[in-house]
Amino acid sequence: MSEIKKDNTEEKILNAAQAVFIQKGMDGSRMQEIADHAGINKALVHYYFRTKQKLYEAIFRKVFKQIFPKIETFILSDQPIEEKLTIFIENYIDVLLKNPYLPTFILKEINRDPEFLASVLKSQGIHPNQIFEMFEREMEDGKIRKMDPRELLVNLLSLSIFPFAAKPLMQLMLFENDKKAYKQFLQNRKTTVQEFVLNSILLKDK
Amino acid sequence: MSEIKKDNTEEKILNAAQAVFIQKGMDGSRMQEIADHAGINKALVHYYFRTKQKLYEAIFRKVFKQIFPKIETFILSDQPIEEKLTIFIENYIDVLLKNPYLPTFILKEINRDPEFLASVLKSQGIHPNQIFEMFEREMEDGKIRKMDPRELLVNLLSLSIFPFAAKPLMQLMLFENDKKAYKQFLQNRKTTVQEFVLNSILLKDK
DNA sequence: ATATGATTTAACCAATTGGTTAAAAATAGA
DNA sequence: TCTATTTTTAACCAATTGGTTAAATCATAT
Repeated sequence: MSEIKKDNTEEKILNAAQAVFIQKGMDGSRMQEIADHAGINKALVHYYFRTKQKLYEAIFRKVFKQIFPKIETFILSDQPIEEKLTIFIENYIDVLLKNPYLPTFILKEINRDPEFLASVLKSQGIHPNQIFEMFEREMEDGKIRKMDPRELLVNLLSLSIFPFAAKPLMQLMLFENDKKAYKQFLQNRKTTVQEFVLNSILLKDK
Repeated sequence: MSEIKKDNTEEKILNAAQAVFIQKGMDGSRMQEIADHAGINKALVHYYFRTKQKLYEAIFRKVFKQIFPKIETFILSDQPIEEKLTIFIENYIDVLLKNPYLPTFILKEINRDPEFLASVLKSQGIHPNQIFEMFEREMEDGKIRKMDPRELLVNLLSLSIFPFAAKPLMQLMLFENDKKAYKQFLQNRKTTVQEFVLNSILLKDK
């Protein structure tokens, strides 16, 4: 039964590596710590993934996928723009509520090695163009205010992601380090961000 | 002239340390690299700052100050809210244009050691309350839409900071890695963010 | 000038760390 | 059961790295 056992340890390593890398980043993580976290010998980690770099890359790809929720469905639907944005924001914030360390990890590591990021983006097939075209259609239909669609996307991402990335700072500055209060705040943003954006871009039909 | 020489090397070390730490973070930086960058012997770095941790803390405090522009002036002025927000956003984006690595560094390190952040915040005397009170006054005067003032501050920070923190990703996804184009994009945001926010929160007087 | 104290350097050290290796243990096939 | 293969481990290694030390250089004051 080599298959089952193999999958099992490989998975244990991946889980442990994700936990450690996400918290401490590539530089701050130790192979020994990953092994300990997986409850195995350090040499086993090398046996399965050869080098720290290779293991890290596997984790980065795995984690990176999670931060791009199924955007396609939200663009291709023929719901009104209000609904689309609602879905986008809620989807995003929900993903981050479940994986609050994702933004920090991604931001940290895209700066550490941007070239590697490029290869991941390429292999992942990210097409923001679809989103831009959708935005532009809505603008031409007079549904939303005219603006650079890239601005709109960046604004949506900023408003959704930043509060997670800056969590320790915001929690401390705005909520006296009350963890629950800040989590509730993030929850609420599913609606407040939506309102904030819609109020800004929606054109009332005359 | 021991004083002059001392100040000189100490400053050289601080500058070198800032450059290195900001790019590579605490874990990714090497004392040797800092010494090389300053053009001195590694032992000198220890002679002036004893440990890496102490040097890092000095840099963190120094850098942290820069990311909090003189907020006081912008709150205490009696200009209309439109002007205040304009000043806030322009001020912020200008600071970041000059120090584009700041956001990444801060976000990285506040997650690495949140307790240290707490001590820095305390010693720095950050009072978001002043800002909140100003926002609340504007709401009660019917100038801007009523909302949780913390939401508004977080939104402003998100929109201003995130595009810098996520620069490699955004530059790659939205501008085919065209550095100048992205810089221009960030420049433009001094006005587009302002419009975006004002459109959202400003109440037209009837 | 030279004694004194501060600054700077080269050489060194101990601990950490990514990675290897050889042998042991587990597994599967005959 | 016996053999071959895969999985796991303990021990080890070389390189890196933060930090120390003792000697050298420099500046200053007497």
